[in-house]
Amino acid sequence: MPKLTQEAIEGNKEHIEEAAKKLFIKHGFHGTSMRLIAAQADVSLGNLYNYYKTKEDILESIINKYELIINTKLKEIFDDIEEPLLPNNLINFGKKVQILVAEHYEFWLLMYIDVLEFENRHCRKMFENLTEKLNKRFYNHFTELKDNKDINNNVDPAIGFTVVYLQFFNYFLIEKLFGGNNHLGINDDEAIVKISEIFSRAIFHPNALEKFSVNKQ
Amino acid sequence: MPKLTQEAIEGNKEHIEEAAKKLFIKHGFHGTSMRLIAAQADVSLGNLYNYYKTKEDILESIINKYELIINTKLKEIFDDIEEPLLPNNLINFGKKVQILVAEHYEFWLLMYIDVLEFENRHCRKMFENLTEKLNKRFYNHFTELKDNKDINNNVDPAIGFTVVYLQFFNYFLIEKLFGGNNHLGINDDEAIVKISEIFSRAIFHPNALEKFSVNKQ
DNA sequence: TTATAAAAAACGTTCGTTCGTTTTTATAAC
DNA sequence: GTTATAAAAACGAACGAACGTTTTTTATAA
Repeated sequence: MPKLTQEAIEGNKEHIEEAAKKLFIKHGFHGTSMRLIAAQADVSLGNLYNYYKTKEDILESIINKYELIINTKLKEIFDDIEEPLLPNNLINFGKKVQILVAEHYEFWLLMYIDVLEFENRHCRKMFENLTEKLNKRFYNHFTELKDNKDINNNVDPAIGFTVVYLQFFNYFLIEKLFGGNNHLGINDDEAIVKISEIFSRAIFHPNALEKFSVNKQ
Repeated sequence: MPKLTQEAIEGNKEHIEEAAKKLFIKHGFHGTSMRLIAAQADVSLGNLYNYYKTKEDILESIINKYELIINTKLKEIFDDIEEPLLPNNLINFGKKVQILVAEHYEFWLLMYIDVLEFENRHCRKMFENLTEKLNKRFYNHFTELKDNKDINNNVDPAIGFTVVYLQFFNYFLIEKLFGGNNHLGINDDEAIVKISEIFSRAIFHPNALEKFSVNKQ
């Protein structure tokens, strides 16, 4: 048989990893056997080792690729919103986090595997210097708000945005993976609005809030 | 050999579960073998089955006991603070969450195991109707604030407190388990203050904030 | 002596991985 | 246009080790 093209190899790996991912997030790393992966991917047990040296290699490849996807999605979200702190944009941002978590909650399950089995070795860079990174991305937005004295005393917009960013993720992860079941006592859409309102009040000076008020929408 | 007293049995189980917990949070459920647990607890493999029917029974017992501990600790924290939303009390509350996570981060690792392997069956009740529960506990405090018109328009104090409560936990879990490494760009003590300030601004009317201002401390 | 705890041995499975074999197919030879 | 070749891919039996659990044996103390 002639050598497979690089694309064919990638395609086959994609197929295997799709199957393995399903099993890993259902049974954990050690709870998933190579035989199960092979069966789920409709591939022979031995052939798996033509593509991966070890079982851990499969998990690593899955996590690395998924991290790329998530980072791309996050970049897309951030590219779409130039001034995320504005109240209406905050709501839109929340909705996008909602969609991201709904479509890719599996990534966070993989992250919990990573936390449990590898001390979050693969995913920890997502949290390092988070505020600094967000500050760089929205530097113009944040400094403009500060220069205009729109921001409350003692509140750093970069920290404020990091906090609301993490809050949205945390909210939807609790709902999706931890059995929250409308844990705030309101539905998701209302929760997005409520959380946005809370942080708008937190970040903006009352006068600025007037300026950005909802009827501007 | 005479029958063990109930206390002796409980003591032995405590000893075994202490060992098993260490291993579960390090290698996950399926990554931990009964032989390893026996060795770690300095007990024979067969003897484990005099105390537990299955391996899963050990995990269940650990989680159930730990959940009791955490709920007790949370109750203690809430018993200590009658008016948690007041800015200074919010900081104190943050410090207590900091200590709780530092001393019992293992519980959240067990929760991630529960999420991955059992759909959070054991721990999900911690998140159900969270706002409602907090609202009941601090009903007097919240209604007093509302009656005094200390609260910002559209902000529900129960939801606000739930959000800051989750925010503190999320912050310290990211730091402890996810490799955050001062992810807000400031140290833990500063983070507590910053998060408290953010939520004080969010929840309280500016006039009320004056009333509760820091020089009251 | 006797009931029971603890230890040890054994059971049948399943694990991750290896490896010899078979199947496949682009290409060279006719 | 058919066939032979050869390299690569896919397969699946087999390996030794380890798994969770059961059964048997030994030690202990009233």
